[in-house]
Amino acid sequence: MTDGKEEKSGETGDAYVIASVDRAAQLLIKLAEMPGSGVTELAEATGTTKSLTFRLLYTLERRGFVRKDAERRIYSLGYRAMFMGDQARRQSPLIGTAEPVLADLAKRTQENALLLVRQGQDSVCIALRESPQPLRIFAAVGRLGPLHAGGGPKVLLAHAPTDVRDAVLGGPLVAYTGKTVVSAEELRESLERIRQAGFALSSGEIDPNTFSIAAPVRDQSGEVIASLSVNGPTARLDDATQEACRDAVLENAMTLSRMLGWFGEQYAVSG
Amino acid sequence: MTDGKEEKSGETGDAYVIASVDRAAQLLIKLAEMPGSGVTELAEATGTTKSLTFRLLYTLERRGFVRKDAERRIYSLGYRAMFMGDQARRQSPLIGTAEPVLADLAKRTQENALLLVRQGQDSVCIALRESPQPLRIFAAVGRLGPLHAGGGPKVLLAHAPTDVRDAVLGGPLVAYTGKTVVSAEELRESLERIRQAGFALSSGEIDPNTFSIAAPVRDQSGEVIASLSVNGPTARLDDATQEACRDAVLENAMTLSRMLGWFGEQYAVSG
DNA sequence: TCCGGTGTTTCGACTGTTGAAACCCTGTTT
DNA sequence: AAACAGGGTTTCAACAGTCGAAACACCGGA
Repeated sequence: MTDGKEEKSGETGDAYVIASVDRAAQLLIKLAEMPGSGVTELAEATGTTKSLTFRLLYTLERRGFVRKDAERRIYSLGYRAMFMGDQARRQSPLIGTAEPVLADLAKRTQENALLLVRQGQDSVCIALRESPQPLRIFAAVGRLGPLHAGGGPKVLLAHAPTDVRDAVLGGPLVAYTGKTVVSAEELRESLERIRQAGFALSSGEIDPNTFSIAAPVRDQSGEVIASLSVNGPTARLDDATQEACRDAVLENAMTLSRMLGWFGEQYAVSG
Repeated sequence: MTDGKEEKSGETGDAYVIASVDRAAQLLIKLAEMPGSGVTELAEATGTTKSLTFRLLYTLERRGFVRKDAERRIYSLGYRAMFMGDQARRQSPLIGTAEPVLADLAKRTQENALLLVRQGQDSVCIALRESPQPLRIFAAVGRLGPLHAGGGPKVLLAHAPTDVRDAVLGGPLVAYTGKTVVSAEELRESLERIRQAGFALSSGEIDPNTFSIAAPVRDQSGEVIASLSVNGPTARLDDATQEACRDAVLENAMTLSRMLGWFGEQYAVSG
């Protein structure tokens, strides 16, 4: 998970954040990216001192979150991290049920199928089935992205709580390409259209040669908890494909929502 | 580090531990145990205050380690915990390769097959295949246990670095049953025999009606990194079974060590 | 409307945390 | 052999950050 943003290093920003804990979290994230590092290396990577890194690692090791190699010079994630991951997966009904849906979607469309959720003001890919074709968009589970550009992200933003939407629309809208919508007003209208239509089609907003078609996934309460999408190279996006992808995404998103206990109408408008 | 299990609430014990980080780690562990809890409940469970728990959760949520329910009253593990788990698993060659070995061992012996590693002064089960029989010992991945009692744990202790062995032998040896070895001298001799024999048989040391047969697993450097064991009810432990289990454990432990790149002799004595 | 319970916020005292620098150890170079 | 280089570990005292207590806000039920 090469990151997309998260660093924001020391920036506490919001109150209530306990700096030491935040640093420990960052260290854990860095360690996941670069296993087999030593104290010095990790200290440099996180921009802190050796002593602090050493003490953080020491603390985390005692709880089993990190593991010291026998040679005692190298760290990697520990077994506790592993169990936590298992527990987290078991605690989330979403991922388990989504797996077959993603598989079907990827098979039908021959493109990458992704499941995205919102995490604060970012989107994050929590499950993924890659296209069987050799030319495909690189995607990775755990990768963070924006909320204001791309089909999947925009579906999430369209159905996010108003305070989140306002925060994103109020903040700076990064232009990844010439086609990225950077006007708050224009974006707001786009989100409204997405809510009306029940799906989003975005082309070249994040990468000039990439498209994405996405639809919302709802839980039993009707809340939009994820977006299901396909993405691929625009070169393959002729009219027939577009239609086929749209139908496949809509149907699979509906199937997934049904599995999660939602019994509402297909194009219900919310948020 | 007198503690035996993870809880030990606030007890920092050793220097170098950063208390806030340690508390965050404990909170995460508790949250994994009882997902869907609120601030107050978690505060009580971890023996801290509401304010602290709230701030810890707030910090961890910002990094995606925990997730707040939409209703904003309930917490569970977040997606970051999930990816960390995946990464941790990928970073450990042990678990992946052990899976088929455990399956074969469970099938051959018809008993629980376990893979244990040492974590500080505890043993922890990192993978497991349950017995197909209805009467079987309860076991769970992630569960911590002692090092001085039981077959798997004693194999780990027998091959642990001397400082660990001395610390455990020097500390209090909890008597789980009348058969638990609580004399340091006796235990030291037992460990020596285990190293000589290349396997451990323990009966009724942790639970009066449970036996366990275990053998060491080595990596390419020849270091003992885990113990492979079967456990079951003593009622099923007749002479024939014992022999069959011992052979199965030894052979499978050898197979696993080979898979991990070890090319030494079977009964090599180390540590 | 009041009540019991939860989650959130404020506040100042004080303690735990921090960076710097010294120290130690192991492997490599001279 | 001795000096060196590069990591990991330990110490220390200052002070920033954390903590508990208590007040506040919010919600649903009686």
